[in-house]
Amino acid sequence: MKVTIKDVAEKAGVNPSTVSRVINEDPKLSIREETRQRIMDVIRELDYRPNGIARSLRLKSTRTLGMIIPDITNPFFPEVIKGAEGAAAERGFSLILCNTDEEEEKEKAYLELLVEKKVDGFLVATASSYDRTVEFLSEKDYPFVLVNRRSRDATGRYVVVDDVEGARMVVEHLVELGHRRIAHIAGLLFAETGLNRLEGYRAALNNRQVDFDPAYMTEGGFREIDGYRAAQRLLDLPRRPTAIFAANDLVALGALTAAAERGLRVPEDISIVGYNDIPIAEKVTPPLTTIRVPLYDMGYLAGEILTKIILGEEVPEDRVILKPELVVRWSSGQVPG
Amino acid sequence: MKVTIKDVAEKAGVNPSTVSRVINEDPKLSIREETRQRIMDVIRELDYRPNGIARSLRLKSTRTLGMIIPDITNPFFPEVIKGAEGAAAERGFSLILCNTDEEEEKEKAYLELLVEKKVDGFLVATASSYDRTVEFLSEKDYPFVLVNRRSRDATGRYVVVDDVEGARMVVEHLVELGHRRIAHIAGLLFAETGLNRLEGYRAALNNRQVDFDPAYMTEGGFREIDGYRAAQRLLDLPRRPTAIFAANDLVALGALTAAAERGLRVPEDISIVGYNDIPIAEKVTPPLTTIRVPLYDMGYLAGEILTKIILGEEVPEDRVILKPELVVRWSSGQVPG
DNA sequence: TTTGATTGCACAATCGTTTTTATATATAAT
DNA sequence: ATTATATATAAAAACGATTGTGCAATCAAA
Repeated sequence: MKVTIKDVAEKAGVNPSTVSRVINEDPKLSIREETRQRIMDVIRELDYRPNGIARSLRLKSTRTLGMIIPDITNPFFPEVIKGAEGAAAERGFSLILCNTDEEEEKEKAYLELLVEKKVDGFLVATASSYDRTVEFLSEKDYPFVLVNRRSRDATGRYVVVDDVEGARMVVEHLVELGHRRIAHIAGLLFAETGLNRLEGYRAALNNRQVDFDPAYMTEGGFREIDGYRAAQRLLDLPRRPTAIFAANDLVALGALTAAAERGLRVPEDISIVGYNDIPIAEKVTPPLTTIRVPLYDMGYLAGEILTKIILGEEVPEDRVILKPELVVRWSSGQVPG
Repeated sequence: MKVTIKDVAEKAGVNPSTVSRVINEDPKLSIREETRQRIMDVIRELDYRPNGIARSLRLKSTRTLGMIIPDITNPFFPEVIKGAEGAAAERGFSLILCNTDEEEEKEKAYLELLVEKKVDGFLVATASSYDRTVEFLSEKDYPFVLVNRRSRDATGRYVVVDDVEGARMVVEHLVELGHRRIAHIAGLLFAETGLNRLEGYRAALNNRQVDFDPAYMTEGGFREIDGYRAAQRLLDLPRRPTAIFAANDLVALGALTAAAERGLRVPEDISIVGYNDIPIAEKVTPPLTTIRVPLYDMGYLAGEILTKIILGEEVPEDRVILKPELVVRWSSGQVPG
């Protein structure tokens, strides 16, 4: 017994088109105040709500954004999502969220789904899948913006944080504390973020005239276990590093565990720093020195840019590089001895 | 230049209806294999994808579920969401997620939105809003299932965990360790979970012949700051409790901070236990003794029930009460002295 | 009183599907 | 050869909105 615009029209004794114009406040509609009231009353009386599907079909616009993220349980993303949602909501858009679990296949499937569902634009926060997604979207000319990553050729729109700058900051902080033997547990080096942090690490060493020692550089991954394993190797080196810069906080946590297993105190015996400032970073013992990235802002800006594009508004900046911030806590200290 | 079913039909030299039937594998369609192939070829050639909106309009079904949650940054929810998404995906449904930030107004707005978007059913994981949501949904006869809560009158479908049992378990665990002065930082008492945990707490005391002391019972909330404030009051009591049962892990974290500020060691000076076993619980120092609830399962079951209802399948159990599990870590210890 | 403009609303086409009903051809049965 | 039955496809009517255009009625100006 769904009530349609026709029912309203009938009961109000007008034509459906008139009801539609009243609802949408068509500026070029001239209508008697009395009729308008009558229509509004009937709408309330019947508790009429327009059918968004029919509306979308006619308007060729769903006022919906599709957002693709790798893993909703990674504490990095919820804040980003909130930001995107906030920006979307401000312009009357809603968000449909797709979790790929880092599986390329799922990503592809979701992409198809979103296309079928006719979302007006895409927010892409996954980085793993060899740019197939980006390729697909540009090819079809669907509006999209990349979140926390760029495309391989750096075309298109994106909102990222300046990872080389962040890495540089935290590593220079270590140098200032007197460290010279600073190791780096790199993330995946085919991910842009991994590469950039490595670059920032090398830049910092270079800036401060500290020699780069390949033995102190180890490729890991972005998970806790990756940090644990890599730290084990590092800590068993004959000339042990006095500080470790981990690719992210999770990796730093793994390193913390490895250090604890060897009876090393942090930061007295060794400093360990992370990246991202996920909520857990300040909870752990010792609280992690890390780099805070503006997660909410990143999501918000991406959402803002995308909705503006869709609405045909001017977008002055569609390639945004956000500045990270150094957060000094307890896990970084003077060089021992 | 979107390609429609009409374009395909034209190019294949058939009627759109035939194309439609081929796509949907209409069983009562008899078609020459040759024609069918021709159509399929054209579909591939034009890279035709059906318009889901038009399809939904016609079919009166969007194959979409709306899920309302209070706070996506609360680590409790992502896992639940994943479960729901998994169940939905298995039956070809997708999920649109709505974050209310615990604001009743936002919840109402999202509800309207989801109705306009014609989702086929609702997953409701918010508890705060005086049942207006549930009322609305039942009144309009929209299919829905409650997640981690029940309606006031316990009608309708739901998937919850046995919170009184969980609370009982963890409190009895404390009693077994010798504690008698066990405080409880309750959650919001107009939320069912808050109420139930309080009930479990009292049941445990009662079972073990420990007197209930109103001074040890304090209403807080579900956030970390609530736990911090409540713990401050509790710890400044003349006869300090030897153990605190917090409404959830976040609250326990706040309590941990308050204890640390007073120089109290956990668990040597005071035991603190949480609820939910969110990922951070095992990372914090000391790792929290807590109650593990099957988050993924909760979401999955809710999603399964809802989609089955929608598809008209039999649902043997639409009121599920899941069993929690005690996880003993380091934050609970022998009573001091 | 006629003309012209403006107001107030209705008509009908359209969006891209699905689905019921109808029609035309081929095959089989009589 | 004729009728009955299957087979293969087409035509047309929804689904529930929006919107350009058109037609009266009202009002102002001449």
